[in-house]
Amino acid sequence: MTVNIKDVARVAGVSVSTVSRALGEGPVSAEVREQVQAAVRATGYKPNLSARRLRSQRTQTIGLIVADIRNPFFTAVGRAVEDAAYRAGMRVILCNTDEDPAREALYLTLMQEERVTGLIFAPTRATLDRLQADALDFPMVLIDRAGPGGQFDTVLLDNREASATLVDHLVSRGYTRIGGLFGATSTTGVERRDGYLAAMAARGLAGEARFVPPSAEAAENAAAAWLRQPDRPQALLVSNGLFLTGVVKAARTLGLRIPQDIAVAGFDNEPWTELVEPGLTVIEQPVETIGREAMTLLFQRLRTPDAPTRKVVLSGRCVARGSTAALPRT
Amino acid sequence: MTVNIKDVARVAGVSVSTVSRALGEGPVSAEVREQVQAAVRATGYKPNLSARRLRSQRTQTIGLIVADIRNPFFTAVGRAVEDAAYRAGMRVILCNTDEDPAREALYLTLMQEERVTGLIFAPTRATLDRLQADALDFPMVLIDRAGPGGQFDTVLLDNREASATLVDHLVSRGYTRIGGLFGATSTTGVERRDGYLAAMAARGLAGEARFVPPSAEAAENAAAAWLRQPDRPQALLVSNGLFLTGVVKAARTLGLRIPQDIAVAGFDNEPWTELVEPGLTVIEQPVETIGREAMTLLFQRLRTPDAPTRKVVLSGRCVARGSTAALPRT
DNA sequence: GCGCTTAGTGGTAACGTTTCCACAAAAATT
DNA sequence: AATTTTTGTGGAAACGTTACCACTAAGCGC
Repeated sequence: MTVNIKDVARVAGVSVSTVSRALGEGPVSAEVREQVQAAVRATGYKPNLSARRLRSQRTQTIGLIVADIRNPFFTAVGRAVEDAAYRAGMRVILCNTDEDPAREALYLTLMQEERVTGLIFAPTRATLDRLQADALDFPMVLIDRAGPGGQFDTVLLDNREASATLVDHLVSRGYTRIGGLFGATSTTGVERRDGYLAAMAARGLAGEARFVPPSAEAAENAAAAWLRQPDRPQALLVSNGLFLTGVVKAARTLGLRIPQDIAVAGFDNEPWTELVEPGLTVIEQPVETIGREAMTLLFQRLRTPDAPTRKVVLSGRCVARGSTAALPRT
Repeated sequence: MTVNIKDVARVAGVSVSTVSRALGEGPVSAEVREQVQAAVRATGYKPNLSARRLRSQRTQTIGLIVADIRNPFFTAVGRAVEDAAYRAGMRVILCNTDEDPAREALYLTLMQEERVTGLIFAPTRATLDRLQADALDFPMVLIDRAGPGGQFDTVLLDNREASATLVDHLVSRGYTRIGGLFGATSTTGVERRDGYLAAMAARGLAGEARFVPPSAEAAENAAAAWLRQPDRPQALLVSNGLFLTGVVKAARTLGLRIPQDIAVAGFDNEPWTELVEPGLTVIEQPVETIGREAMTLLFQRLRTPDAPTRKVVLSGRCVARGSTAALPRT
């Protein structure tokens, strides 16, 4: 029923191989190429990508597995990845794991069945440990989260540096009792915690880090509990944009003013962080660059499979706003 | 190199057809089924989806074409669609058009080439007009935007009602000079404009609607220009969540207080709309429902291709906040 | 004018599945 | 006991492409 390459060949008066060549690469006379194009238009032929993929063994598909596309960081990175992919004539299959290792495993086998050309993956720590075991038969680039050794191509933020920048910023504004709220399931959370603790220690300050499950609600609850304590910190360092909404909400609910009662510094420069008074101090991640760079690494890996593994570490930009205004001198 | 169904058959000591049946439906003795499963485990066999799709003529793939996944409305709807799809054993191909009809056309042919099982699409007005012409050979469900007649299955918000609700709300709070800012490229913008104008007229008030290109920046510029006018409106009705950031930013830049100098009411109940003082009054769209319902319509259409077209119109919920606080009586 | 490359074309065998058909054996029905 | 139905299995033909090979005709260097 649906028209195939054979029909086009018949209409154009040439062989199927010639049609195939005319549509793709290969030596075809200008005359025949036009006949074929005319036949394609006349018949309304649309190549069947499943057949093409099966025969050519090239799926032109890249997988993208992230925690949750609703996390603004992944939204932006995902969009950048998709743009780069479509520009290169590739499709993207997007999967949301909600940081659930079982779903990560599920989607990994899906990627195998799809025979993806490559994979861009933001794994949980649990999966990261298990990743070396089951050898994938396509290249993989990790984003946002890094394995221990340089096993895989990776592109991520310099998380320790970024945390340290925030700590330094807070300390320079007079804050000393600074708490930190981090995502429990990612290496990112751990790295940001480490950077935070190291920077605090370097200043001779004691830090307190708390880990929470990766949702705004969990962050809100954790922040509310923390801020209700009589010896609550003066400032909170918040590990991502999702958490930020929860923390600000908790502060509002408790009637705490920012920054007078509680200062806030976090990650991810979402548009709204500028709009919520008095503006939130954040580390801006180069999200487009991360997505684009991940695709670049992937393409390079495909071209030179045996090249040494590369880790692209990008610096965040600190955007200082009112949420970390200087403490009044005592 | 990569193991195929033939290898599994050899290892299991049965024919390929038996393996195929054992893996899918079909009568297979329990004994043989186990042998096959053992062989699958032993060989590490992963079915090749391209081959399966080609042979079975079922791609189990649904297309999702939206303006921009970074628009929080589409982010949420997209996530709901993906969840429903994966639950049903289907994959999703996501495309961002940036409201560009050329890219819409491009992606539509891509969907044809992919032989998608069905399509969920938020088209621009331009494409909507052209849509009936080129018959697609798969069912399509429109989201967020509706065609003129009931040509296609559709799920969207009751936009006129929602706009009217906001107008009523504003009027009841004492506002009379209310402007409206709408997206230029979608029927959604038009419908919300119509609802706004109708509600204004019903109250004996003159409305002024302005259309802007679909980006936060464009909204910011338009709002800034409008609010700089000496006879600026008392309140602004803002057509979507992307625009809201722009409008609030413009107000801040101009030093206008919300709601004293300019009241704001909009669409999309994003977490941050609660946090930006004094809280933004918005229409909350049932985003998960929209995504899920779109998939439901699609599946029903697949089951009964000739059933009459259906249009699911959902009501928004008005969340009143400080940005539309009552005007002091004069 | 002779070999030699090259451009252009057609025939056909894959790619890895599913599905149809045939058939035997077992089970159910008469 | 004879027939019919069901269950389980294998063989082989698709699905719609691309890629390999063979071949002709034309161009080129000498």
